[in-house]
Amino acid sequence: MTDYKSTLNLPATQFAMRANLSQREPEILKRWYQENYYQQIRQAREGREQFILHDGPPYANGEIHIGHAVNKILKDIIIKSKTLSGFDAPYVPGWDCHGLPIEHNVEKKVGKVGLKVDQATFRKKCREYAAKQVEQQKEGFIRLGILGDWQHPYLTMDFNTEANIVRGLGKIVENGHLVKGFKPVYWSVVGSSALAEAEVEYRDKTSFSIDVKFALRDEADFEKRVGQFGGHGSISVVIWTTTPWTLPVNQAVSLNPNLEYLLLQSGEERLVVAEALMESVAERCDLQELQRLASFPGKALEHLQLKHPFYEKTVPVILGEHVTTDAGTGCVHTAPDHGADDFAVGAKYGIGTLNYVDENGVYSERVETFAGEHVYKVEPKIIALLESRGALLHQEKFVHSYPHCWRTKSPLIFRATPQWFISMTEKSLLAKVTAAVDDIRWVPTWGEARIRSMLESSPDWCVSRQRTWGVPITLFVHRESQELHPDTPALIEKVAQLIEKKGMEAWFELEPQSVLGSDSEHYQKVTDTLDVWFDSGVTHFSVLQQREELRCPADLYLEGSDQHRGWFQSSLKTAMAMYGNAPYKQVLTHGFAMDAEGKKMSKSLGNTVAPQKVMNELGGDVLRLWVAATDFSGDMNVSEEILKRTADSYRRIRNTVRYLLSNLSGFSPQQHSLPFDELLSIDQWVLDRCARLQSEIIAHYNDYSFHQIYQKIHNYCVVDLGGFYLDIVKDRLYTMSKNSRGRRSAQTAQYAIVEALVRWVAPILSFTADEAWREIPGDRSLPVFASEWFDLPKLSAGAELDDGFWQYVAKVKTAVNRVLERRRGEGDIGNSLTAEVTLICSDEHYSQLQRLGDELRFILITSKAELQRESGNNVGEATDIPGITVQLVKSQQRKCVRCWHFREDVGTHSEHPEICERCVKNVTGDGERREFV
RNA sequence: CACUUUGUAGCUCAGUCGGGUAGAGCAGUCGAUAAAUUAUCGAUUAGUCGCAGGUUCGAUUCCUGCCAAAGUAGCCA
Repeated sequence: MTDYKSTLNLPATQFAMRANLSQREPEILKRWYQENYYQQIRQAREGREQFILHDGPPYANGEIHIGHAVNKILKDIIIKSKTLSGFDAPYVPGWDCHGLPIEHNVEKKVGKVGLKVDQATFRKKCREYAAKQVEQQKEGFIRLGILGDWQHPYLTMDFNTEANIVRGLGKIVENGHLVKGFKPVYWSVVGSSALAEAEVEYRDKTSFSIDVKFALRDEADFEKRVGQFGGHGSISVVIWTTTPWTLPVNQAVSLNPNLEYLLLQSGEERLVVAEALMESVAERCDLQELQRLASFPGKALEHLQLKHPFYEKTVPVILGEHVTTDAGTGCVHTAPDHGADDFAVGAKYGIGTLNYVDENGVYSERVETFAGEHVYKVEPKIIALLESRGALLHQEKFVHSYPHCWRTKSPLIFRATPQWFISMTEKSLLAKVTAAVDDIRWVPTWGEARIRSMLESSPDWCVSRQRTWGVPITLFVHRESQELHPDTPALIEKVAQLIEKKGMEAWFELEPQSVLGSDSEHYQKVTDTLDVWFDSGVTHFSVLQQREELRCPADLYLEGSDQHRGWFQSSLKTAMAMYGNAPYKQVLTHGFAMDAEGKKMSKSLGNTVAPQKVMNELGGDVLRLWVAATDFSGDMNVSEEILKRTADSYRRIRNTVRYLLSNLSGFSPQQHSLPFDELLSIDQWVLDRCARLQSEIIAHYNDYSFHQIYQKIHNYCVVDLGGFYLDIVKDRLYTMSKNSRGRRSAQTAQYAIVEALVRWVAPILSFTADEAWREIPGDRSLPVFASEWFDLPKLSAGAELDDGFWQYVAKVKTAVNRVLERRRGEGDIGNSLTAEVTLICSDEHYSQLQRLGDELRFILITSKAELQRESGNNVGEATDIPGITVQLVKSQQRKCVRCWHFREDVGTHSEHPEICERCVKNVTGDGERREFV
């Protein structure tokens, strides 16, 4: 018996079936960086149209988590796909390095600034800490397969970035958007510092709840306003407060202009409260037998003079829309020093702040009676004083949620302090920003509504912080007038140049006379630092405009949907303030990673998925595939099961690539490729199908629907290739002689398919694509990532056997498979080659199927397949295609040991008694001929 | 509590701009194969389209309410 197996062309490849990604990927990465892939790509795209995706800087603190991974992988997919589309798409990663969380962590190590360490040392430690965090995160990102300029990332703490942040501020000052103002901000009396919003958490607090009477100064004036009324006793406006300590700072009582108010007789006195709240006030204060004496709108009392409950001073009634009927009395005690609404409404009436409470929460000397008292301890005394003055209507304890310092857990106060603001109104910045939203493409579209609603309620942006680790606000203000130095722009540039050399420490060390000369005695250095959101917000200037390979506006900003409030907004506002243009053309947002039930991940629930763990167990490409496969416009669910399914899909795609490669062993595209016209019909079709799919995939890359790409590629591998084309063509590849037209035709097709497929997959399965790339025959001196989409031939419009025909054939195959399966279940046949089928067809089907000549059996993978026209006495088993029935018999022929088909011609050739005629030709002669399949 | 987004088979996604028994792949199940072999091929089970109402001849698709999850803001005198 001859060993015919050696005459077959069985698949062979170096490309391993088992990915073993967790080990292989780090090796692949080594090559990327040894061979400078990023630089190679830049070179390959030099001079091409740019696509600029600007990296939103992650905060330099902590290990990377799944959210980081999602964000960076999406960016990487976009960068790589744009590159495949021919764009020059550089990726400069960045980090946000200043700010509070770093201060906290450093403080834990070295102690408090001013107590254990001086400011300069503290900042140095912060810088070192941030640098370490950057290195750690960088390593994590690189491991994810993100390609970028990791040797030259941007850090907001780079000296030149710091200098340009300062210059950015200078631009904004120059354009008149920066204003100095007072504003009540969250203030920690324990930390004696302002707090950023992010440092505030809400906790329950028990407060005093008191109702306080403000007596009328002039009853006659009141009567003029509200008309005649009766009753007897003193007349007071009643306010309700939960912060008695703010009463010494009271400067007004606010009423809603449009609410109805009542004058009520209550026992021996008369009280003013809002009509809508009368009952709740009566109940709380246990007021009996109230009588309505008069009714009037709030606006009637504007400027009415009231007596302060315990000071000899007069406070006015003022009007504000912030007064509601949710709670209280409808009359609001107003202390502009200690409430945002109070501050705003006070400003309207020219009522400023008093600054009675110092940074430690202690009343200043100017405060009568309570000077030197701490606001947290003074309340019982105030209440006692009110009581003795007869001004207290009611008191009780009250539990409500209240802002606390996240670190010390102590309750915060609002305290008006001088701060720097980027004004939304001074130079109509908000209007300009809102208008700019129109010209930006928001993906998904609801992002636009989101940013709009954020902008609508956008107050002036407080950019100053009383912090240590932040870019300084490099301004000089006049000691008396508080005005900015007239040469501010020039001074800022001078300072920026110093910062460029020595970092922001240059400002803190600066002796004013060195830049101001003799002016210095009149001017004061501002020591506040900038809100970190300013640092990152201004990167369109400090990074995009500075780096040669980038430009502003960027084509795309891409961050999680929380950044509508954050970076998207801060970038837009600063760019508009600086040069009146938006910093980006498109904004893409993604949802957050959630667990299998769509719940937030938290350590306490134990439902977190650590990217590091996924890397080690399943590999980076599986994580990347999960990101690509998930619709990122909503929440993105991850769990063990989901990742396991993803790994299954990964394997299928990998195996398809591997099989295609294995069929190309010994194939040289230059020498062996056939022109498209000479390919067998099914090979032409599969390429055509591939080309059409490729256009769909490119379109999906362009509109960022990666999950569709995943679905389509996977489906293509499973359905078109595995379940149809590759299964059918296997016979031809294996059994026909090496250099036959039939085999070269299949190889030509499959070669083009891998070329295309590996590129499709490269932005997503980057490691695998890179690994496969070097197994494809041909020149691979450039990385896949530097290549462009593979050019695929298409069937001409009037092609004989078009896509419709082949889809029809696939349907027939499925119908016949069902019959085969049924009969196999009955034990009549084994595999499909043990069967011989006759399709009994209507005229229509007959004329369709006879176009394949006697090659139909290779489609059906049966040993014999014949067509017969329908006639009355000639029917087979029904199929689900009307007009086709099947007669199926188990073949009685001998099995060809070479091709496994059962053929009557096995043994006709005396020298090869075990094989069929076709195989004899393929082994000894010039081979069989195929046209279609 | 408000606003926004999401809710289709165990998983990932289609789809329905009102109409005919709701689609695909994976997973599961059964079978084939041992020439993609910890692969591959075939067949096949599976969904009251979040819940409840309404409009309509007819709704998963339109409207309203509710529930769940997420994001953001606020929780103030």
